[in-house]
Amino acid sequence: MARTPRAPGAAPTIVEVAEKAGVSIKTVSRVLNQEPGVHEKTRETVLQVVAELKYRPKLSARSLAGARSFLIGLLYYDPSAVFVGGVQQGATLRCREAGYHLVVESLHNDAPDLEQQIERMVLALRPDGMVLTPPLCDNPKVLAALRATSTPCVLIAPGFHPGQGGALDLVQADLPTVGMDDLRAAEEVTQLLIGLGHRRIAHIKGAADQSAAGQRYQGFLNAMAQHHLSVDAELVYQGAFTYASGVAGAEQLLTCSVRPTAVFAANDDMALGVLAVAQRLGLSVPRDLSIVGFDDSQAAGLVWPPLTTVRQPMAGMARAAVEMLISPTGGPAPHRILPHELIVRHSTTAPPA
Amino acid sequence: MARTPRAPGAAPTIVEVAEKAGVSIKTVSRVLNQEPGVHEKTRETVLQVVAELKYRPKLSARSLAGARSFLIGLLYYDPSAVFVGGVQQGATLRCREAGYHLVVESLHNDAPDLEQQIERMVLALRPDGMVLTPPLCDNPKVLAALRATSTPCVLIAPGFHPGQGGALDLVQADLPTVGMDDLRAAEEVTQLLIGLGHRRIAHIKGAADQSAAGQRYQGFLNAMAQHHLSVDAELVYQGAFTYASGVAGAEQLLTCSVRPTAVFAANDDMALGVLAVAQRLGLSVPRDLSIVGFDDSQAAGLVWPPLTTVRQPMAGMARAAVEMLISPTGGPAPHRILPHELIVRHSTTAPPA
DNA sequence: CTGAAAGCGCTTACAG
DNA sequence: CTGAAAGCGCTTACAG
Repeated sequence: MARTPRAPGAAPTIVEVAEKAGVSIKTVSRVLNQEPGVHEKTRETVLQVVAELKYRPKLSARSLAGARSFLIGLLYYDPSAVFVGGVQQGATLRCREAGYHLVVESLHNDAPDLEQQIERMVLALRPDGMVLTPPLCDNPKVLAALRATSTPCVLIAPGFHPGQGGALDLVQADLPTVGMDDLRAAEEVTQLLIGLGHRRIAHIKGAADQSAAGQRYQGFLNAMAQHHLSVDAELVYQGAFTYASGVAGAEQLLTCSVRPTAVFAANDDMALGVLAVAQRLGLSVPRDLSIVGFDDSQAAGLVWPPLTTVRQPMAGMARAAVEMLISPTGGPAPHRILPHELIVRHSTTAPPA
Repeated sequence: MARTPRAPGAAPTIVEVAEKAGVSIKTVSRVLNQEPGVHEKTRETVLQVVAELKYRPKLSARSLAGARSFLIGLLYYDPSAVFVGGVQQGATLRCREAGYHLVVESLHNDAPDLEQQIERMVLALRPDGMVLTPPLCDNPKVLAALRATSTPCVLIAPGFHPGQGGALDLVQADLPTVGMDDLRAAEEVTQLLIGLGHRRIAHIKGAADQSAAGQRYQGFLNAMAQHHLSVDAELVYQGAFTYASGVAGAEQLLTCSVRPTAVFAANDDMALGVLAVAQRLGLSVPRDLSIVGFDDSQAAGLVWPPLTTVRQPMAGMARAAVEMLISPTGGPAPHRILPHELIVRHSTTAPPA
């Protein structure tokens, strides 16, 4: 007499696979986990039964018995953030390939019980790793809470870079990161404008407390210096990465004594603000004013004229981050820089004669 | 002699809590699960030890032993879709409140192995429910695969409504849904234009295979009919919910014999296309042409002029969907309609005299 | 190359 | 109101 058959509708277990294949459950486990030391023929038999039964090991059982949960956590703050979509796309794809799953949590960067929220999530889920996006990856509270539970983390595009000094170094120091070369990209963007013939180029800086803003500004300065172009102080505006700050910046920059012929905003949201003000002032973009942004947000391609900008490799960064968590390399925390892409659209042209 | 203490860094278990509180693990379990029949004093003691130890039950153990996994799955297709952000926001918040967690999976609507991907996810995770967003919630393959595993589902803003007939009825029939009143909202939007004095109003329809498109068109027709306004056939364009189709529609509508004074596009992406064409043609929006969209996408507020549109209660819909999965009501599948919001911005005004 | 036993940390079904 | 036992479905650590 066979063992008690499972209830109709219930999924098969490893025991059922083992019985049908005529092996022990340990052997089934070996095959499924690709452990060495299984006879080829045995392996095939098991695999065939697995396919027949459509057997998939139950995550909760694997997780409880073993050392891995096959869960990766993704923490983010601003749901409208440009890159959450891309990051999630890359992360879920890599997870799926590796048999992992992505658990997302939307956190408020200023929540008073932020640490507790993270603690709960980690203790309940025991994820094998966490992917952090800005601004959470620059939040000392978040990093400290994660460190306390000794959960492996990877920071995506952190605003601060390790070794830069400051309080964050304490919690961020030895964490792996994935990012892009903001400085280089900003240089390229500026060179594009210079190449088109622009000399009087304005810059709207990003939030002062994020190093990406500083890097982009520095890239702008570098390119200008390389071409022996002066950067008039009245042509630099301190923005905040928001649409509103782009509007405010444009209102000041476009009404100053000698109007710039081009504006490089440190991100697309601010560039859209510039575009709005230019249109309100009756300026034709790009004929009277060239505008470039940074991020390649969805809106950047949906406005008229579509924005010249820089595409951050968001899906790629997320993929790399998940990879680091799934297959840690050992040794010092890696810091990967992924290539970016200049997206030249219609918001840039030669300056008016 | 006390029991073997746990390794340093290891999280406490229910056994440790039980010992410290001087009760059995079953009692701790009762307290944690808010089961009735625990002496108030006992409950307090347990709760205090739980707090002291920062104990959180491990999900994999609960899931393996019990009937629930405390996992809700969110399936979506287009990562750039307007509402994924809002939906995820609402879903993660409601999950957190209830001690659940959200696992997301980005699926390709046309993937050949779509069913297998879903099967794997479900068998591995055993989520207590799935939240489906368009267009996946209108994909018969997706619904059939989920039905085969008897996973509870809630459809968010399905393009097709149950009982409408067609092949989808077979798989969608008894599934709960959360949505908004597209017809009503479209009526309101059209009435807004009529109220401003517009008579010659064009409409760009959404993708023909999504009922939301049909509903919005019908709402447009209703409002026009109520005010005894004719709808010229050359003022209706069959779009596809894409920016490109908005551009194509505008190119036709804005160059026809007698130009409309207003365009109602069935979503924001298309409305942005209309705006782009209008600006290219040298039309001033809204002075020469009023434009309204639908969705309140992020870009809608970031262009100039910012778009008048309809805000779908996306976070609210997701919250309600999760709620339905966590606390099913029994009885027939509920169909909830959530209130929308008219967002009047600067892309609409009275028609030119 | 293969397997029997123990155990992960909870909940379920009983019993008192 | 409370608890002892069994068991969920896997992996780990051994043994052969």
